[in-house]
Amino acid sequence: MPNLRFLRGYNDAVVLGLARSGAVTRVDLAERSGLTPQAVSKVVGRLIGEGLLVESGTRNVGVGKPRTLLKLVADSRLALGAQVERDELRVVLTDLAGDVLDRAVAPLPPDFDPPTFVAELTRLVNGMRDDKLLGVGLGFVGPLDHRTGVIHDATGLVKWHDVPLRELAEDSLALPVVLDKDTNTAIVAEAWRRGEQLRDAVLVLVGTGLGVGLLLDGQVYRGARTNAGEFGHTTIQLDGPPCVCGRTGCIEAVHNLAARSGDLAGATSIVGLAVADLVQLLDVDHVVLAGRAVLAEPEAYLAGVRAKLPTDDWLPVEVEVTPLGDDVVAAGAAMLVLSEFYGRPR
Amino acid sequence: MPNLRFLRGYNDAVVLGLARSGAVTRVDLAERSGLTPQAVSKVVGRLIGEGLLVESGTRNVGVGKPRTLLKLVADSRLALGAQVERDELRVVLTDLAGDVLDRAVAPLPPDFDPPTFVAELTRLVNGMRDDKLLGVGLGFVGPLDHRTGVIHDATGLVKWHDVPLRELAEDSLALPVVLDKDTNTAIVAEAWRRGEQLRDAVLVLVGTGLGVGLLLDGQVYRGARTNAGEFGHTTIQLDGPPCVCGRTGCIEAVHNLAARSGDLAGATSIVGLAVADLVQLLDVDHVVLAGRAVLAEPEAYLAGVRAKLPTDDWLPVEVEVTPLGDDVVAAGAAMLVLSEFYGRPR
DNA sequence: GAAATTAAAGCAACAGTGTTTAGTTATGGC
DNA sequence: GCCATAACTAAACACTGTTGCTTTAATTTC
Repeated sequence: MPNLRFLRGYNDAVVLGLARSGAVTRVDLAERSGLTPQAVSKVVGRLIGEGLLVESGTRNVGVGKPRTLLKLVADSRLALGAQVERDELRVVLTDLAGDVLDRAVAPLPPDFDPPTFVAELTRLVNGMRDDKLLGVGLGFVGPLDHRTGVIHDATGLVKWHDVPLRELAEDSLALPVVLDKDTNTAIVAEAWRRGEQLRDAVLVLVGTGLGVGLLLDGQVYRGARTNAGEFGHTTIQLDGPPCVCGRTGCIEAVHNLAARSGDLAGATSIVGLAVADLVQLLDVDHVVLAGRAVLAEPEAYLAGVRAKLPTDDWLPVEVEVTPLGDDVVAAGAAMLVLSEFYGRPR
Repeated sequence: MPNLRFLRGYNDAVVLGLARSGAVTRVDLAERSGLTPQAVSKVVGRLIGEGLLVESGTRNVGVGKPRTLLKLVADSRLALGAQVERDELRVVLTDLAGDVLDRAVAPLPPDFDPPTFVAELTRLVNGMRDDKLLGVGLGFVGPLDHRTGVIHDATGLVKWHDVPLRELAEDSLALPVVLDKDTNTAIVAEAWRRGEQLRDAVLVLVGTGLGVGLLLDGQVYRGARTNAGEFGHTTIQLDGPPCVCGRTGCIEAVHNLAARSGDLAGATSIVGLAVADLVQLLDVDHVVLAGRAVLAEPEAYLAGVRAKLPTDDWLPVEVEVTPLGDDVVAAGAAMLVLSEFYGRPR
């Protein structure tokens, strides 16, 4: 696969990624990308030609010709992303910068089947069509196969076994479609928006279940079969309370038991302990919290997690609640589309 | 960084990696690498020129000109690797195929200091010098920094704080030196030897401590600060037995308690449970067991782990004990050197 | 057993990457 | 107003993998 086209795509993506984090100059880009100034000029020329960047004034840094500022043309490309939950479908429109421009939410009937879902998705998408649209991303509950776009056996949805959802959606929408686990699209959202700052991070999604999205060495890690991130069923209490999964003492079971009995401190403390273990295992330096439970009590979860993290000053870990709120999963699905077109090729 | 040199290095490494797994033909290489036959011819030509490959006969596959077999010249390049433990230094010589050609073991005095260690290392290395030697790899207990080559604060070694070991060793040995955590060198050994077969794997090292080496998407994952793989201090039993780390109910504490009281089944079952959780979290399809405890009772640990793994037939996980035995860490350190020269650039 | 067919591998010309070299342009300082 | 400085770029370049065609060596066919 690695050939000249790959190389160009890669460097274009590097430069575009740096430009995404704000106004930059060619000199900045050269320093931060490791490319020579001449190479940067060529890449920038290409990107300007495609309408992805524009020159926007100059910045003076002492004697000599001032540096030309470059700005991302955020609205030059758009993407749609959808989050699919048991009872609700959320569709979000984002621009190239990863900012949410529009959203639509619709209820889904109990135990909806694939045709019903595709029809509803098509309805919402048609309400947000745009010439600049690159495609549609879908953030679904797993297990599913990201590469083939097949839902394997969605947890909690009885009518979803081995459904080739990407194909079905592409046929109905006449747009490129990508499918991924909700936790993965959520971490994509954070990674796309924060760029180079975020290389090793976990996104913890606390809802009815407990999943994580993993960003490792700057890449979303999906595992051998798109099944990575099943965090909720890690044992944290030998002989603990029974879990829906059939085992006992899973993080999810212990957490939900505390949460349902109104013990918020206990619930956040369990999540904190589990996240601290995860941070220790993976040595990530960023933790992002998301999901309905977290957004209902953001301060409590933040405190619960921070309290348990190691305090070594050479291993600082930054913890935050996702700034995208309820939109993370859907917005991340849209950014997954953007990254297919303008992210680093793999 | 990505430029033409990178591209060449990458494709050379891909081809060399495929050739490492046995005799191949140019046609095989083209199919399995995705490169065009012409590109493969050029790459193979380069590698033959460097003495890394040789043609070795032909294989007939029907009509037409027979395919030319290509073989790795395993002994064209060599590397040394060392494993450093509290009481012992082990140095191993490996060839390009990752096979162990020679080894030397020497005791280390209690609480040895860096100069003592470097002197002993130099003595053993000098006994195994060779013109084809590319460098020396060191597998050490963490925490340490792989990139700078500095031992941060080796667990159990009181005289090792912020020691620039790579520099010290390079000065003394006059050879390139790389430093990494023992768990990381161990997984490098498995990855180098099994090539493309192994993309997502964990190596579990069970000794006095319990660490894991992570191979994710075909790359060794070290974390933001070379500290990934601290698996032993994951909580598995809320309010469990106290651990040396100051917390309670760590996998390591529970395991060691069982092991010391002679409860082998209990010990292996805890490791099995913990590994199953890890497999679920990371969706790896290979688990390799290693370390003194495992090698003392290989069948028991294999059974203990296999018993706890999920049985879904679409998520098969292969479990095995490392075929390299006590040499894994040292041999992996040597292969880390090989991969610096002939592995995929990052 | 000679000619035709098939498939591997190599040669030569090529398109396109980032790099090197040598300018050109725009600013601040004197 | 001139000069030094720094940003930027045009042209030539080295080297990548690709394309199109030829050579080589085997099997198949008549």
